[in-house]
Order: sequence, then structure tokens, then C-alpha cells
Amino acid sequence: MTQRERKAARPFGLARELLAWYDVHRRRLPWREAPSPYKTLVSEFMLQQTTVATVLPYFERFLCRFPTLAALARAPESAVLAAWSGLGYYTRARNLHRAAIVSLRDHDGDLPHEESALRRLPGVGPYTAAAIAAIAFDEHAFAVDGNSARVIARIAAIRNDIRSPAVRQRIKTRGEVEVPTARAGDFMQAVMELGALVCTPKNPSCTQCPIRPSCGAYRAGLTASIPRVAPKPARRVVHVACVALQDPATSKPRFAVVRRDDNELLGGTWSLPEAVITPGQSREAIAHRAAALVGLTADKLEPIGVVRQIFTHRDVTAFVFRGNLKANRRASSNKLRWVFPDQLSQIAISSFAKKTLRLVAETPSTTHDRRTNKLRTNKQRLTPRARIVDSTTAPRST
DNA sequence: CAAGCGTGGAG
DNA sequence: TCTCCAAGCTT
Repeated sequence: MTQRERKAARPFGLARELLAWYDVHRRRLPWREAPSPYKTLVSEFMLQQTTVATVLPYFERFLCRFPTLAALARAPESAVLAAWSGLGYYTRARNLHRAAIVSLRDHDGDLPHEESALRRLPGVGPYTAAAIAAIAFDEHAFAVDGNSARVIARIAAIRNDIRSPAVRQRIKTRGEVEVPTARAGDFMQAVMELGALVCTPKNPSCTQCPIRPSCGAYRAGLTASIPRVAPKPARRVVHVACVALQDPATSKPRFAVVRRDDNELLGGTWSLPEAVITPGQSREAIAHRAAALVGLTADKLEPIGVVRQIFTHRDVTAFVFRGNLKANRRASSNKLRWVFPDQLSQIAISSFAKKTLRLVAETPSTTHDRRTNKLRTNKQRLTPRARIVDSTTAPRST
């Protein structure tokens, strides 16, 4: 270690500057107002791989719906998933619910204070355990997330791939050196806040940075190339057919939705029955198969549009069909239920499924419209973000 | 340990 | 439209 590096690594130097900066520049966020361990728990789960702006409305609603750890533990899982609808990564919701139950049972209705004990809760990994320990209980812990990792990587001029486990560990060790004995939680939030507001991935505002004198990347002129991130694998393209089966027995249209398995994509949420389209098979045949897979039969299917959804590792195009359920073939189980489009807020439903169901609800039926003997072009105004395009005409005509 | 797991905003 | 990626965890 050179003299200069030793000076940069000296404890308390970074913390003092960061805390002073944080006291002035911290954002007012709902989990920072009248903070509590429970608010920290919920916010940390929601913030996993999710931006603050996205979380805000979910956090407020969630705390109204489940005001305490005990209230959350008492609630049925389906209610927790419903409150999570649209937020993504749905195992987080189930794990949060389980973590509340376990805490109530094994920790006397409280959260454990220590990083190692927190780590054993479902859905609590290395980051969340350290974050809760520090933020909720002022324990001496350093949480490595995207922000804090970037800050430390620049401070210490670490040039290796920031996402590799070995580098994450090195960053954690390096960060722990800087944790002050007082205000450990504020320090942790200060590091992440700096990463979010100043030490950003692109075009960091080094002139505004309170710890610029300690930054190895800045000294070396490497803030643009540190941290280095390895390229991620390409998304796979998938085409599916999904089918909206209308119950002919009800005057108001309602449709069959199925519950996806916990361990698959969008696990625990409800969506239209679907099946993957393989080369050489017609979309309509696949749509019939999607119905058959859940024990239902359509008497006739019509294409009503296309929904595209980009996931982290998958690019899904869904061809949506609609038809009437064939008489005498109505089934029901804990994996299948019938919903009216206006009831969707009460069940767990992904953004993807919501798009398909909105398409179904907003597309007029052809059965009453036989005279124009052609397929309706779905050009009506839909929510822009829905990215719903017609299956038979050029896309993006809105 | 690599791969699977959502969504939306910014550029 | 496309890329990047955001307070990661699990298997």
C-alpha cells in the first residue's frame, strides 16, 4: 500500500465527509419518515433491482394495507401478491410474507438485529441482511448493492468486473473499513445516495462529490471505465399464443385465468392460458392447445392482437386469441378461475397479463359484427405503454 | 456458479 | 426502438 492509498483508506475520513453531504442532500423518502425496522424491511425488499420512483406508490399502498409486521404475517399470501401486482420479481412478495411469519414466530414478533441472523430469513441475501442491520439497527455492516459497489469500485480503482462474486466480496471488505462507529445506518444510506445522485454509472458529477479527493478512479481519470461490467447474455425470443376463453353463461363477459407455478416465470400470478409456438404449427392451433392444457375447449378462436413484453432474459411476443368456451366443458380448480376484466385489482396479476386482458376487454367482438366480413384492425387507442399492436397489420401504428 | 426471475424510466 | 440497468436472491 502506498502512502497515498493508506491515506485514502483511513477510516472516518470518508464517513465524516459523506455524512455531512448526506445531511444536506438526502432525499425525503417515505421509508425515511418516522423510520422503523418494518419500513426498512418492506422498502429493502421492494428496492431489490427496482428503482425508487417505481417503488414509491407501491410502498405507500403496501403500508396502508399491511401497517405492521404482524398484520403482514397474518395476511393471506394471495393478498400480499395482489398488493405486489405490477412490481415484478414476485418471489420477493412471497419471501417477504414468509419472512414476516418467521420473524413473528422465531424472533418474538421483531426482526433480528444481526446481519447473520437476518441472512437466514427467506429472501434476505447478503445485501438486504447488511442493509437492514445497518439502517434499522445501526449495526456495523456494509451492504453491497449497485450503488455502493460502484462508489467503492471507483474509490479503490477496482478494474475487474463489478458483478463477479469475488469482486463483490472485496468491495464489502473494503466498505466495512469505512463504517463509522456512530450512525452506521446513515453512513450506509449516504454511500448509496451518493451512488444514486452523484457517483452515477454514466457522467458522474465528480465536481459535486464530497469524497473526490479520496477517489482513485478520479485521480487516474478512469471514472468512465470503472466500474467495468461484463456483457450480459442475449435475450431469447419466444412466441406464445394465449387464449381468452369467454364464459357463455354470463351476460357480462368473463374469462378464464390460470395461476402460474411458483417456480416459473411470473410465478404466483394469474394470466391467460398460454402455450409456446413452435415452428411449423399455426398460432391458432397453439391457442387451442393452450386451452386444452388447462382442461378447457374453445369452440372457435379469433386472433385479436399481439402483446410484446421484454423480460430480463426473454423477449416474449404473445398472439392473443379469443373464443367462447365450449358448452359442458367448464372446469374449475385452485389453478383456474373466472374473472371479469374490472376485478383485476383484486388478484395477483403481472403487467404482462394485464396488457393481454386489456386488449381482450377493449377489442369489440366480431360475433355481433358479421356484416363487415373482415378482421377488425385493432387501432383503437390503448395505453401507450401497453405496446399492443395488431397481428395482421404493420406494428407501431398506434 | 451461471442462469432464471419483472418492470419501467432514461438516454 | 434499443440498450442499460435499478437499494439482488435462489438454485
